[in-house]
Amino acid sequence: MFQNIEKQSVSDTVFSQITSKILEGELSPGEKLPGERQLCELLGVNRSAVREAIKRLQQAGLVEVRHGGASTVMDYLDNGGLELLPQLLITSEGKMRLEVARSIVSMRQSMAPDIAEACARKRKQKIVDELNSLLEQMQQADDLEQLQTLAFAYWRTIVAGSGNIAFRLAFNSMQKAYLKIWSVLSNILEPELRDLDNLAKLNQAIADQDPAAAHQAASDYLMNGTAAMNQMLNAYGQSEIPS
Amino acid sequence: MFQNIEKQSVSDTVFSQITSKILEGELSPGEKLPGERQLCELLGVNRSAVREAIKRLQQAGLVEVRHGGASTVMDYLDNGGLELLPQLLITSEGKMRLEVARSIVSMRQSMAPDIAEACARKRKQKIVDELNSLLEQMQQADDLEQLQTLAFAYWRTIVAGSGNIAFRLAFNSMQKAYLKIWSVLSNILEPELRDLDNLAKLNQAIADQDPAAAHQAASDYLMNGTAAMNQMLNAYGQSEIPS
DNA sequence: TATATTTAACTGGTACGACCAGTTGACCAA
DNA sequence: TTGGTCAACTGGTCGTACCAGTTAAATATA
Repeated sequence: MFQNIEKQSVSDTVFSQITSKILEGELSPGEKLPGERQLCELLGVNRSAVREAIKRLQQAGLVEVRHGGASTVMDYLDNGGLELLPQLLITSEGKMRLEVARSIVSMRQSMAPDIAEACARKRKQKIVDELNSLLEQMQQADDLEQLQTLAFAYWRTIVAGSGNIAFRLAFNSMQKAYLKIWSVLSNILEPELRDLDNLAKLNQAIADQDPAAAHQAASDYLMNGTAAMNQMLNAYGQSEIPS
Repeated sequence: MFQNIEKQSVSDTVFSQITSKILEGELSPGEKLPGERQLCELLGVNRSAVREAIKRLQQAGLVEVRHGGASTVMDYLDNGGLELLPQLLITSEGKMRLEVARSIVSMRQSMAPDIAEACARKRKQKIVDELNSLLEQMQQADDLEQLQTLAFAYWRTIVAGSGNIAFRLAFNSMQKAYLKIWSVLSNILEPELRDLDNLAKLNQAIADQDPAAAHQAASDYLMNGTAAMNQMLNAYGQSEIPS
């Protein structure tokens, strides 16, 4: 009902403003950033705030900063990490970039079956129990968004059960992107969210410690959403839609 | 011959120190961080440096900071993004964490074939030419590390050719991790790096716009390294090795 | 003239110190 | 019990001074 109010500190604002300029091409790779003192004036803030923002830009692989020299914009396509996904998915005007969404869906379709397979191979009892519990809750859920919440918890459990830290971190990065288009997403993914049959198969495969079956079930399950997403993306062409 | 000297600013040091404490469990999720002013004293640095570091910790999903309240450590397994990989791969003592290495290898084996498949489906002429050029250079390379450098450039090209931004960013994150164990890696991956036959098949598949063949060739190629890595990991058990 | 060398004017990095702005909990009405 | 007040935290912002590398123009030197 009530949503948490997002407070943004000054340095956060500076960070997201410069980030947007870079991701949207207003600042091109190789271009030099204005000096810190100059940025202070331009933005009307203190240098500390600017520095905090620039440190973060550096960490995100968006700029290179050299002591004594000017900071230069880097090519995020070659240097940015997966954590850029959320900001890349939503433009500064709040629209969703369709090609980014398609990329995410495609990546998820690629990774999830292998994750499920690994989870089945390990077959930890605790995971099996959790998955059964979650599936049961999903079967009783009526609200679509509630179902989506449970679905995320479900996959988080599977990823954890895979014992693969890299998959787990990638999952976190991707979820942060998903969160930005949460409500749009629940509608698009409805066919997937309603397909509890394949989820049941997946549970069974994991319980049976049958990696191949888990792979297949996961793939089948996700294909619902992948197809729905691609269909919508094609309908909208290459444009953007409000999120 | 000579390596670039890593200069670390004070705030960088603070950042990596706290990061290590969190990733190595010395600071547990839920635990409260000392206040900023207190940290200044403990570390003997200025508050600005501490603040820059904390902002980065926040961005990395390692701590949660609330205006007016104390900052608390978060569970990086649930909140950290893929960009944590490099720091997670190497302990503060400079050892390589084997389970992390295994995770990375496993993730790469999972994603690469699909990336190659997508690249073949798109089949951009520019990419085909670049891949052929790189393969040629690899065939003439004698030095193993040089071969590895070329191999990375090769895969970077394929990832770019897939047109999938999410894969591309994930690749960047993973490469940052690889760079930390570069020399160890070239030895372990030698069987893979020498297997230029499968790479030639992959080139052909992409040139022929044959996604399935590309998938297969990529999978076969990487299996060399995956097998070698797993074999080594099993030999070393669950321990750590110097990087 | 061509090439080192010096120097001054940048750039980012660090340090204090003051004050603003939320949070917490103890205390005190109503 | 409820709600308000207040003091003492916490993080957030600011301004200034100075340290430390970089750059390029001015200058000395061959």
